Amino acid sequence: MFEEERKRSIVQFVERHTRASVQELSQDLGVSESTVRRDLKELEEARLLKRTHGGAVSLQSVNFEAAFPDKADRFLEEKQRIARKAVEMIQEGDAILLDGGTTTLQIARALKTFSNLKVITNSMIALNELKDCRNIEVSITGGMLRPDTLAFVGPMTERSLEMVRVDKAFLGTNGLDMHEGITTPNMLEAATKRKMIAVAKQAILLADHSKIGQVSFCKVADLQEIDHCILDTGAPEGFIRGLEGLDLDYTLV
Amino acid sequence: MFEEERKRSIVQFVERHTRASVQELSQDLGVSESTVRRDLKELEEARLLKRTHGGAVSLQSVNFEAAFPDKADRFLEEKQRIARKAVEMIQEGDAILLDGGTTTLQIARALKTFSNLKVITNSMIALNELKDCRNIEVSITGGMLRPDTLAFVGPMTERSLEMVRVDKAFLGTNGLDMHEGITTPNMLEAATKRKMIAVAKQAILLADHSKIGQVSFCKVADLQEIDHCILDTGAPEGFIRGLEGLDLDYTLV
DNA sequence: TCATTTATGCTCATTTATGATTGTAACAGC
DNA sequence: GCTGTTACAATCATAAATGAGCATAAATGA
Repeated sequence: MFEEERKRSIVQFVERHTRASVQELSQDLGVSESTVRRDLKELEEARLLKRTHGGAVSLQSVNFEAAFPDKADRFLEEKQRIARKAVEMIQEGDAILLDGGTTTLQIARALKTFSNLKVITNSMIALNELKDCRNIEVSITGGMLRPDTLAFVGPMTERSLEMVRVDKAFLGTNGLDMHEGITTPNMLEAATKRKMIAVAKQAILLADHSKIGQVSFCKVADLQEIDHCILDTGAPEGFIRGLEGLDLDYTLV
Repeated sequence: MFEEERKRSIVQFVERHTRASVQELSQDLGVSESTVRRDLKELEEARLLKRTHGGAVSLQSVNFEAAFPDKADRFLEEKQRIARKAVEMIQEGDAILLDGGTTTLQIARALKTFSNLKVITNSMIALNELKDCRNIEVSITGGMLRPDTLAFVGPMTERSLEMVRVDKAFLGTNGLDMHEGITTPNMLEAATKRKMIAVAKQAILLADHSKIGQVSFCKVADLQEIDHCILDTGAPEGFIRGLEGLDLDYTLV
């Protein structure tokens, strides 16, 4: 690739993503960081972008961030611990499925360190988080957008899921009960989660302790259908004993 | 081969491939690298291409999407006029399909006034624009994310599109030529566009005048397959006459 | 036919692009 | 505010690309 082409690519990348890090560009273009810095310097002089520490940003920053206020997120600490554990279970080269929700979002954030990964998600927020990672092949399920969760659901989602098989599916939930199993308030979302469990070799459920004992409108699946559970240490004793009674694999973090 | 012929070949080669290395040209034309360099120097002086270390690149390379950062702004006026016209064609209650690209993005921005609309798109940017409109039912096609255009393409996209039938599909393009038809630089994207044309009762092509006469790598469709064209008034006379010759419906704005 | 011009190829000194290294500056977490 | 980490600019080394000069061969014209 010629210098000229490379510079165009950089500008293009910055325009499309509104930002780019030196590392990212270096890896992406297969040149050293020195070269990227030199290019950025010249491109800034040509007023084609604006440099910042660590990279560059577009001049006409059309920042489209999926506003998801972290502060409003209750039990963030627990969710991050759960997500970290979940990431440990992922191996280089895996194909994984990410459900919507704030817990799985924490996983998406932690995936950037992988260099070879296929990720499929129905969450617009997870997607937004992953869209800049060139080393991750990001796919999305089709479907109707649920504006309140910013996840895609519906028949198109299910049909899309039928096309794939993944190594691990990471699922969130609204309710988790020993007798009623996994439940969510929305019919379509429940169907989507069911399909996710079906297409994954391993279905991994993530839930902070606030979900335990809750029962919501729509049943997704029984606990037995799940291959592994990641819970935080706030989970009630009785529930843990119940899991052991079901012989269900679980991790506490 | 005469010098003149050779120079023309070089320009042609560069135009076609958007780039060429000195080595490549030397071997291809059976002349020494010195000669190629001499030619390139003169061709650059004649402003027929741009030299770079190791070779040369095309001045207005179609295959480099958004080669210049201000491309998004470049024909913004025209694009907005085109989009306004497109929106006029939409009726309350319609199901519409929005392709990726900056022109269709302008449509998305203008859709917020409708109160009953189904929109399907494969563009993450259009999606982002529409996600807050509660009165519009927004769906997305599944598929792999193309990081540089932020559009979804691939088999999952096509499969998703097979599930729907829409009243109108609004398509952008990179190249629009009387003989070569509609062309784009990416194979997968071309396939997606083709499918879009197939599932729409009415396929409407949007193109500002900079696209006319351009031919890109992958053919999407012939002009005859389109039901309506919206162009800006900068479109060349000859092209317009050509459209009339094909009996193709068009609007100039 | 022979002298002259022109195009081309070859050689080599020079320039350019690039990556690595290193000391310094900026940032982030505590 | 302190400290460790990360990013930075400056510098150097190297390999590739370049252009100038010269040699050769073909084309041109007297």
